[in-house]
Amino acid sequence: MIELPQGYYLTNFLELVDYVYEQYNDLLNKQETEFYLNFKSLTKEAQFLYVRMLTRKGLVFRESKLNYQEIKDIQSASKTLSKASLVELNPPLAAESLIPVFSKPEWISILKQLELDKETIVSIKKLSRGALDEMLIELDKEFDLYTLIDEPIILLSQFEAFETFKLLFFGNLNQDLTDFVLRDLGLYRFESYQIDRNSRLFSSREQIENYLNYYQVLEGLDEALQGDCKAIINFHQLLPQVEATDNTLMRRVQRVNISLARQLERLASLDQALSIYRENSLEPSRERQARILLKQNKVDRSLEICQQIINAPRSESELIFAQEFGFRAAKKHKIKWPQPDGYKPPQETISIPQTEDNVEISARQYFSQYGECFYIENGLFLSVFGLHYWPLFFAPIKGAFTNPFQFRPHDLYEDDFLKKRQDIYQKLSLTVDNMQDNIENYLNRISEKQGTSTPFVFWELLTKDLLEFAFEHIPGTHWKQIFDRIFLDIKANRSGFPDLILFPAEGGYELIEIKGPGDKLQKNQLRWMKYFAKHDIPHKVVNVEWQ
DNA sequence: GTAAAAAGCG
DNA sequence: TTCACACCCTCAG
DNA sequence: GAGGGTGTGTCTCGCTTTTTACGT
Ligand SMILES: [Mn+2]
Repeated sequence: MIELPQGYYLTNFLELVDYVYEQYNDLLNKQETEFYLNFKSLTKEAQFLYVRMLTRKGLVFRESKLNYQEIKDIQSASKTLSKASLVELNPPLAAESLIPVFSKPEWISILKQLELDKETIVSIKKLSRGALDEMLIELDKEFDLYTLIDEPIILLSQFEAFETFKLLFFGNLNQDLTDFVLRDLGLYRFESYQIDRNSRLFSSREQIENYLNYYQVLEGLDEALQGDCKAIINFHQLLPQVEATDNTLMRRVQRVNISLARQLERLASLDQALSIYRENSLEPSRERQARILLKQNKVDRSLEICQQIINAPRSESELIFAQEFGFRAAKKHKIKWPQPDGYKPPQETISIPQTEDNVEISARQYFSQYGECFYIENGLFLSVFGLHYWPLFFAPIKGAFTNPFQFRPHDLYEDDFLKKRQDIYQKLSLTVDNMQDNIENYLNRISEKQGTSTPFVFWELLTKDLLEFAFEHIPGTHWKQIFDRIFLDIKANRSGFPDLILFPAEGGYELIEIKGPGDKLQKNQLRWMKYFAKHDIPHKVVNVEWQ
C-alpha cells in the first residue's frame, strides 16, 4: 500500500491554486485574488485546517469535531483563518445551517435543557431525521436554538473562490481534490501527456461567469424537473445564454434544456416544449419536434421537419429516424414518401436452461460447444481502436491537455478533432490492415499503459487469449471498416456492438447479439448490423428462450 | 439491539 | 452521470 | 409485434467510523 506524506492534501491544494493563479491571474476577480494571496500568507496549521474543512461535507463545523493530528493548536489556527476572513467564528446562523451539525441523539440531549415532558421526548425520538429537522426549524421560530449550544462553531467562508479555481483547473466541477489522492495512491492512472501551458481553457471573465452560473443553476435542476410547468420554464430562463463560440458550455446548457423540454412534454405542455426544442441544436431536438407536431395533428409541419433532417442530418441516427418516422406518418395520411430500406439481420432461436447468471453469460456457455466464445459487447473493438490510435488521442495538440487528470483531449467530440490531427491519423491508419504485425505493439502498449484512463480501452477484458483469437480470425479489412465507422461519429458509434464473439472450431468468427425474452434490438445495434452486412462482417441475432 | 446508509479518509 | 436491459403501454393489423 | 416510453442498475477505490432506520 502506498503511503501519502503528511499534509498531502495541502500539497495538492497548493498545486491546484498555484497553477491556476499562474495561468489565470488576469481573469480572477478581486475576491478570488485576495483569497489566493490571503491563503498563501497563512500559517501552515491554518492552511491545513482550511483545506480539511473544504474537503468535508457542509460549511458549518463544530470545533470539537475537527480533530487532526497535524493540527496541534486548532484554536490558534481558526483564529488565524478568521483574521484572514476565511472562516467566521461563532457566527449568527440560521437554524437550517445549525441543525445538520448535530446528530439526532445529540439534539435530543440538547433539548433536555428545555425541560420537556417525558412524552414529548419519546415522540421526538420516534421522528425520522427529516421530520426532526422540520420540527427543529419550527421550534427555532419560538426559541432560538443557537442559545442552547455552548461549543465553538466555525463557518467556512469563501469556498466559492475555490470553486472558481477548481473550474479553471479541471474545466468542470465534477472533478476535485480526490483525483490527486486517487492518482497518488495508484488507484487512478492518467496518461503522461504533455500539458499545454500556453493555451487556456477559458479566455474571458464572462466565460468563467457563465460556467459558474451554469453549475450554480444546475443545482436546482432536480427540483425544477419535479415541479410544474412554470417551475421548468423558470429554470430554463435561469440558464446562461451562451455564445456560439463556447461550444462546450453551449452543449451542456442545451443538454439541460432538452431534459427540461422532455419534462414539459410529459406535463403535456407541448407548445412550450416545442419552443425550447426549436432554439436547440442538439439531438434529439428535431426528432422531438417532429413527434410533437404529429401528435398535434400538424402532419405537414412534422413532415417538414423530417425533410429538413433528411436534407442535413446531424447524425446517422437522426437521418434514420426522419426516414422511418416520416414514412409512417406520411403513409397514415396517404402522403407520398420514399420507403426506407429496412435491414433485418439473420436471426435464430436457442433454448437453454435459465440460471442465475445473466442471459449473455448463459448463451456464451451454450456457444462454447462450437468453439471459443467471449462476452465482449463494446469492449473488444473499442479497446483495439483505442490501442491502435493511442498516439492520436494523446497527441500534444494546442489546447487539448491542460491538466494532469484528463482521460481524453478536451476536443475529442469536436467536429474538427480529426482535422487537427490529420498527419498522425493518416500515418496510423496505414497499418490497420496488418493486424498480425500490430499484435506485438498492442501487447507492449497493454503492459506499459495497463489501467490508464481512456474512453476506449477496457483493460480487464483484454486477455492474450482473446486478442490472439481476434487477430488470427478477424481480417484486417474488417478492423479497418469498423474503425472507420467509429471515427465517423465517435460518440454515437462507440456503443451498440454485439454481446458475443464466437470463433468456431472450423475457423472464422461471428458476432452474436443475444436477446433474452422480451428484449429487442436497440437502434444503435441495428445500425452497426446494417454496416456489418454491407461489409460482409459475420453477425446474427440469437433469441434465447428458457427451457 | 442489528443492519444499512452516509461520511470520512488515505 | 453512460449504456443496455427490463418492463410497461398503445395501436394497427 | 412494432414503436414508444420509463425505470433501474453502478454509487468509476476500498476501507473505517459515524449516523440513521427499524423491530425480521
Ligand atoms: Mn443483448
